[in-house]
Amino acid sequence: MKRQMIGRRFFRRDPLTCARELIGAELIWGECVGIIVEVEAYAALNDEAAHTFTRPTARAFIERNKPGAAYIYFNYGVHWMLNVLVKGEENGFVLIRALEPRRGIALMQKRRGVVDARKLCSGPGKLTQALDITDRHHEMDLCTDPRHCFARTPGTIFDLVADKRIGITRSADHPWRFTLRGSQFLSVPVKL
DNA sequence: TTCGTGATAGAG
DNA sequence: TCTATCACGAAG
Repeated sequence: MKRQMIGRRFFRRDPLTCARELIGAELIWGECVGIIVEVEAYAALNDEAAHTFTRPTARAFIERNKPGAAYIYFNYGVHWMLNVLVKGEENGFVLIRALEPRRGIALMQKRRGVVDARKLCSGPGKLTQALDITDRHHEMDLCTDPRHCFARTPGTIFDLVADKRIGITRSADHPWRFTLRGSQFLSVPVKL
């Protein structure tokens, strides 16, 4: 079976399901391609760590956009964060946290100023720098443009690990971080 | 372990 | 206007 672009229907479900199924999928961004090895799910309701809990603009974003839209924001005065809107059975976001670089590696190395492949996209701030993702991509539809989308081979099953989300203080106990088991490209190693 | 950096939102 | 806070990363 051939690799296919992930369509809008995929994102019309709930954040946990989408997060799990994005592990092992490809993120295609211009010249660059990486395998998604780490994500986190955020729920629009009852999740104190999600932007929707404190930020009216995040709630307005959900109203205004279709499932599969890019939600990008600037954090700590330094880093861009890439999220995908999930809107359907339950609303929320999936934060893309780490990639295993596959194509366009020379370009990623140049943008990052780093050669080691394990350090190119091993963190949410790193991968946006490696792929040159900024606020100009905010609200972009990631379900129509084959140069900015997700892709996977239907029917493929990956071995996942679920554990706690990283770097948050509220609602910190949910096991809503998902990683590809054994991956060497994670932002933070899975706690044993 | 520390520190930088800037957008956001709520309080004053 | 001022301030707290933040889904991070690099250096030391």
